[in-house]
Amino acid sequence: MDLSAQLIKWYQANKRDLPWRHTTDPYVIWLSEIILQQTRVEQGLPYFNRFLEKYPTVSHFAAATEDEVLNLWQGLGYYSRGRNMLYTARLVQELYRGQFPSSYDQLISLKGIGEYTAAAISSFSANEAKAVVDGNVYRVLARYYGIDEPINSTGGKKTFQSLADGLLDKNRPALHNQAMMEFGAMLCKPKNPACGICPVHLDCYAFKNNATIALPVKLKTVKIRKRYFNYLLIMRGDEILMHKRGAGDIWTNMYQLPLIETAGPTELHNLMELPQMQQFMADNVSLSPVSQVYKHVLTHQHLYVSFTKVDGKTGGYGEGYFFTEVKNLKNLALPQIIFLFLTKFLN
DNA sequence: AAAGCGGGGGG
DNA sequence: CCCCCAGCTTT
Repeated sequence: MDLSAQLIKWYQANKRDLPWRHTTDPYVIWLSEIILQQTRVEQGLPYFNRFLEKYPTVSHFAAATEDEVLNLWQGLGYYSRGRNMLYTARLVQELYRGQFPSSYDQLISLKGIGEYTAAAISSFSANEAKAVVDGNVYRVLARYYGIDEPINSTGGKKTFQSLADGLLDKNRPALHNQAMMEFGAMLCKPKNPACGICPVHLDCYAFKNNATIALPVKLKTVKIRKRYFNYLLIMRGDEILMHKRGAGDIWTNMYQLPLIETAGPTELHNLMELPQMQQFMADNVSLSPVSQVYKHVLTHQHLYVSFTKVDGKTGGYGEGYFFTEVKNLKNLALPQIIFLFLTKFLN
């Protein structure tokens, strides 16, 4: 039995029962695949259920607003996925009259769908013979065949895709792809892989050479930038001043409190002296810290975030600023750090 | 080819 | 603390 057949056999006996495995509707598969990009199944599952309930078809999705989609996406991260989904849903509604495509060539041209996702949707929904290569597949193949070429190098990606293509069971591509990924996720895990119960460990390079820890190889680069976010809490009765972020930075088009970003940590008395404060402060000012400094960790940035209560002006805050009732906050897409603070502070 | 983009979980 | 997660887009 070749590797594919062995893993399929393992999969059929050990697979998890996941909702998107009960459908061949390319729209539903698409929904699940985008949500699961760089996201664990357990984390994405509740979002999948909520999105499917609210948008049962791509036509429903296409009719949504960006605020609505981002609000539903809140907390999941990589928010461009949500914005791209709306763009794609509207395109599919127009171009394909609401019939979500299932062929690799059509899928790969859509925004938010790359090689992995096009292969996944086309194989799962139409049994097209395209091999998926995700983080799980990289790991399984690197270990089994002992490949130390970096998985995130250009050459490495080609090497692993070619290998996966050759391995694909063309008679049952959907089953093959599911098996490869499930095996990587459940058994051939990044840390502490379960080699003891692995059906293919006797043929596995990494097992035989005690190299599971060293494989796969990944070039690491990530440089982390420190940023200092001083958020202002400005209330007017039961209303709160909010600001809609623009493009070109994190959290595109999401809602936050008025923000003054500084080059370093800023004490209260220094914050008061900043020229940007004139945009927000009343004449008789009073500032009071209402939180400690939170460290909010993103992949490429560490945010040091503080919240300060300010007696605001009566108006004239500028473009993008608006007062909204506190009870309306649940309808705004908030970055997690803002959501957590407001939830804590307002209750 | 490299950088940018969230948030959470596990060791 | 580190790494990884059903990756993609932009530069």
